[in-house]
Amino acid sequence: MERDRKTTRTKLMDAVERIAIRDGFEACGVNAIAQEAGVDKVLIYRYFGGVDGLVSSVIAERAAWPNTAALGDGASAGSALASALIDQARDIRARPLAQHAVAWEATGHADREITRPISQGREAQLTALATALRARHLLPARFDLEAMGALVTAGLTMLASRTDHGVPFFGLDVEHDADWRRIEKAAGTILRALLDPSDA
Amino acid sequence: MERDRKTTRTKLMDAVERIAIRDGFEACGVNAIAQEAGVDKVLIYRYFGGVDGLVSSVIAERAAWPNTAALGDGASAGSALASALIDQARDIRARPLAQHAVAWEATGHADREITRPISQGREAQLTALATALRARHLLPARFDLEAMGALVTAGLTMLASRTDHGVPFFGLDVEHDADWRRIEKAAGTILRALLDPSDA
DNA sequence: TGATTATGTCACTTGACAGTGACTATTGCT
DNA sequence: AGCAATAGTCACTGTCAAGTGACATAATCA
Repeated sequence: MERDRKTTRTKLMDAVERIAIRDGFEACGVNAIAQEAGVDKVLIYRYFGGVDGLVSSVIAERAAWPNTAALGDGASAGSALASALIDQARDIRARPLAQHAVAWEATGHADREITRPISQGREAQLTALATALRARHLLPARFDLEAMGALVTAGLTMLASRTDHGVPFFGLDVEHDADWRRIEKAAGTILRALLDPSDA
Repeated sequence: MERDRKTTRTKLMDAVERIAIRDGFEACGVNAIAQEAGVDKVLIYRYFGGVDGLVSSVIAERAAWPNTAALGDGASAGSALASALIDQARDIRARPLAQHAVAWEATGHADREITRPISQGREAQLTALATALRARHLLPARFDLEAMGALVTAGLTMLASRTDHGVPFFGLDVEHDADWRRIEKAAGTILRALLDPSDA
């Protein structure tokens, strides 16, 4: 048995990840984590100051909001924004840990401090997107980018975080790629229809 | 102190409601509920068979998915669907308990049996809406009603359940009526733009 | 080699928790 | 009044939880 702080830290973070994916972040207690990691719980206190610190690290390092570059340039405003938002959602959908983190943040029962990488990352990413979009494209008058972006992003992320959920939403089971593609397509249609000059 | 089964049942359900609103449904344990209700915990077992039964009753009777009649007739397909979906979301937004229930269902960590009134109500309502819409209106070809409806509904409900959440979403704080109205408007714009013949 | 520090183990306290059995008091009916 | 069913109280068990102090073992460096 190797004695290495780094290895132990990783074991603990891996354990949190597994538990969070399996049972949710609410289920991450000291004892459960220690057992899952095969490590003494006192090390959680020593290396992370407690469960909060550990979970915090896991979220910050492994479940932060996707940072998918920026706007795809060249295309129209609608398709640029669409592809950016879809990329984010696709990234969340692909990472179970991120799904759980997003859902957890959404409940509002998580410690704000701990889920900050989620909410703050989301805000940073979206406002950056908005700025870039406004810099490169002339948006239609009376188009409420924030409201529209919030609605589409909320829809996409809520649905993305329902992967492996087992309960359908309007008959769609986002677990299936085919159904998810329909959602992506709907988002694209919406943004292009409202953002791109229809009389082009 | 009055001895009445009905009164006690109500006290218990009220207690669950208060705890769920304050700390979430995950925080509803026998002891917490009994203390909050000012009632002995054994009565939870007697009258509801346990916490699950109690919480189940609360969700079924007080937090089910909104059953807001049906399509407003007369108007166009887009505005009919929009007003129906917005009514649902508005109803959720107005009832803190429903917000928490919806968010809880979305995490996927709740017992499926218990949150069934949410998911099943949602499915029933949405499919009824779809049927009614298709019966009364001719939808545009290649318009994916399910995907579009799922996306908009998911967005609306996720945002609606963020009331009293304290963390903004794309800069919008849905707690403020003004911001919420922008969301509603965005949903309406989307559905009308894609569902109503633009060349009318 | 010996001393120091880092790493990991163990045992324990304290409290919260779910659940149950035995009891008392009240109500309602005859 | 007397009896049975209902409503509510109390005390208790065993389990799991967080957190801590004392100890043992390995690595590092003088």
